[in-house]
Amino acid sequence: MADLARELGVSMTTVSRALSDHHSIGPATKQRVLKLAKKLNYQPNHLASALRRGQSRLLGVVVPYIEGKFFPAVIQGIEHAASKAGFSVIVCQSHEEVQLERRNVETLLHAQVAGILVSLARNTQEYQHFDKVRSRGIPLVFFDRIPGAGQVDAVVLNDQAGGFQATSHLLAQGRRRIAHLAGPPRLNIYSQRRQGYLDALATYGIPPDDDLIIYSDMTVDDGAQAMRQLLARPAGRPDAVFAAGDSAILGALQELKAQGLRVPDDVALVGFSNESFTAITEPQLTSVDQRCEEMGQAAVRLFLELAAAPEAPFVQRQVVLEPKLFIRGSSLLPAPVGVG
Amino acid sequence: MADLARELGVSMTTVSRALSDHHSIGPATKQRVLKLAKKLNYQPNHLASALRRGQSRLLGVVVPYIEGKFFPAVIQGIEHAASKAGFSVIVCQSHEEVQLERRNVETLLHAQVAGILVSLARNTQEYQHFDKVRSRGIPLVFFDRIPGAGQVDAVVLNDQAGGFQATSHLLAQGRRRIAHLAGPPRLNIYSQRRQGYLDALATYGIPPDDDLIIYSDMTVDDGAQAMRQLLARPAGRPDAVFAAGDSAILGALQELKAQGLRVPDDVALVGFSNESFTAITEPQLTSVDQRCEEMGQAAVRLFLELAAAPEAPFVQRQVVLEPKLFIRGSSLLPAPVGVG
DNA sequence: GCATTAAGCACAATCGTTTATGCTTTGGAC
DNA sequence: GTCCAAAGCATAAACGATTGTGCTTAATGC
Repeated sequence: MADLARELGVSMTTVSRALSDHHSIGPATKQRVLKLAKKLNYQPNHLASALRRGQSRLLGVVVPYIEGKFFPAVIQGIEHAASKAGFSVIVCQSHEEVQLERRNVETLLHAQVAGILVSLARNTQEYQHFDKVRSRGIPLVFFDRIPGAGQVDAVVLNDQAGGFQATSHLLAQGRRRIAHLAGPPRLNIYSQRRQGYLDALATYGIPPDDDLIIYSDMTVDDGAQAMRQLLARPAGRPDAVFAAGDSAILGALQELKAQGLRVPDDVALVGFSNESFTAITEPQLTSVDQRCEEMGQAAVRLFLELAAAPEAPFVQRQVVLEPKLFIRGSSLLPAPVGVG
Repeated sequence: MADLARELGVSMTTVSRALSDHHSIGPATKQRVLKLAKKLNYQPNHLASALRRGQSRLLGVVVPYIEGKFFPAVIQGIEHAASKAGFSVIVCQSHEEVQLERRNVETLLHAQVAGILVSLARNTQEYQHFDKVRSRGIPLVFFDRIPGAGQVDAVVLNDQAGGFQATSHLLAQGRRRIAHLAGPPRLNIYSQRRQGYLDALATYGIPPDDDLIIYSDMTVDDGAQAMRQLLARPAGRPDAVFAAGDSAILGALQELKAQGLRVPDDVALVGFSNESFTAITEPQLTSVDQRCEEMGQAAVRLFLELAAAPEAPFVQRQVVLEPKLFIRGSSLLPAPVGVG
């Protein structure tokens, strides 16, 4: 910048202001500065600028993990929206550990990020590590997995609606004894999905049966094991299963096949997340899609709103996206006539 | 830091030096400083430090995409190794577009990263955008997909060995007419895998047949289409297929099933990447594992070496990891007696 | 007792920006 | 002609750390 100033015979003040389009600089001067800046291939030092203004153009993101389809797709949406707004994105994984989540938040604060986007780790139960973020006036947006208590800005899927759609679909297919593989109810997403399941049953006047709800961490193995339990129920096996995650429903499918049962003839299946592997199992798995990219974009939008009004009094803002059921073979009525 | 200095009645110099364990500070003073720093919960401003030293603790990573298993796992390894060394990681996606790749590199340079780790986009053919990185003295490490020309530091898989193992395995199973679904040969990984395939054939004295090698972008659809072409070959269908990617081999599998052919009885299949879905297809897919996490860690180690000797004359360093074949149902000899 | 040396620390410049403040100039209103 | 406002720009102080240089003090050698 000093070079620019010397070359043009003006002060660095003028150069800086010209580049940031300040009102007190004449249009003629601005033009000259911009032109020379281009010519000399001037690269602003974002560090210095961030230091001086106490604010960088970095956006921090904390997710539990980046395997599977959901989080990469959300990050994708975040990156897209962020880069449009001139922000770069730092991604950190908590590996479902609150300790790592805490460290990640620290790291991001040290990197002087302009904002933090978080999806909680499974075992996060207290939220003090986010107080520091707030107290520094840094915008904080939660997405998908949000704190159970307290007022926060967040983007979530309407998980209840997702569970409701999934279960209603099974009911509409004539299934009546529908089991549910639920995730840790501490996480909003899982309790909501379960709620949707219960609501759908209620709509059909079917009383919920606690024996048909099995809680787990929703891995493939968990799903298989849960299915084993369900098949062993003395009251008889369910005629359908709705799992709050696709991995679990995959496990269930594998277990059913292992036991020689047919899907969907004997047991219909519906999962959650619309993972890409749902299209390659046999039969393909019906699943609830989560609007991943929109979620990422919405989170960034929310962040930008918060960043635009730094001193505004806190008003809780929540964006709710609507899920969409993708119906595939695992839940469709079996053909009326002779199926192998 | 000023607070610390005032409180202790020493200068900021002393505080700074005590914190960075400088030799000219007495052990007693160091202790006092460290203790108070902890007590006051002092958080160093990395920006300021980066500005002053012209070097940050950020590591930039550019990958083509983050779906699937490979890149997330590599990033995982990078994060792990980087955080151990006190670095944070910024991840950018090029979406297989050289333009975006260029922009990502610019972004990272603006963020004043300490180093850049790159896996090339599919259509990157010229490498000028990396010259700027070098000329600024910023360590640059390529991994997996590396430039075809020029001297670079890189971590790669021994893709040739992977192709060789895969093809040798098929040959050992008695297959003789082995097709290959190849990726864009411009990318080192794909040309190497093909080379391994050819080398294995040569070992068995089998002349390569150009009709059995089909080039594509290796999507599921590409794989299915390639399989269709292969099945229509007048010279007769192949008895095995080795694809340079798992998506393509999945497409091939689906096409074979659609045409009523049995795997592995009629056609044996081997893929590349050991994607997680290889375990859920029927039959499960044999595939070459790429040591993803090790690759990430190795890339970081290489970066650290380069960063440690900033002014050292350039010596090309290449780390080569050995792949490992995971054998599953899609390539195993059919049981000698009656299989449905 | 004096010179020499090393240890321990402070001063002040520096990294590349931003920005509060204030100065000069110009044009217009009266 | 005087006064005022606005436009256009410069001066210099930040932001929060690092670091070359030099000062003081005490220990050592002779």
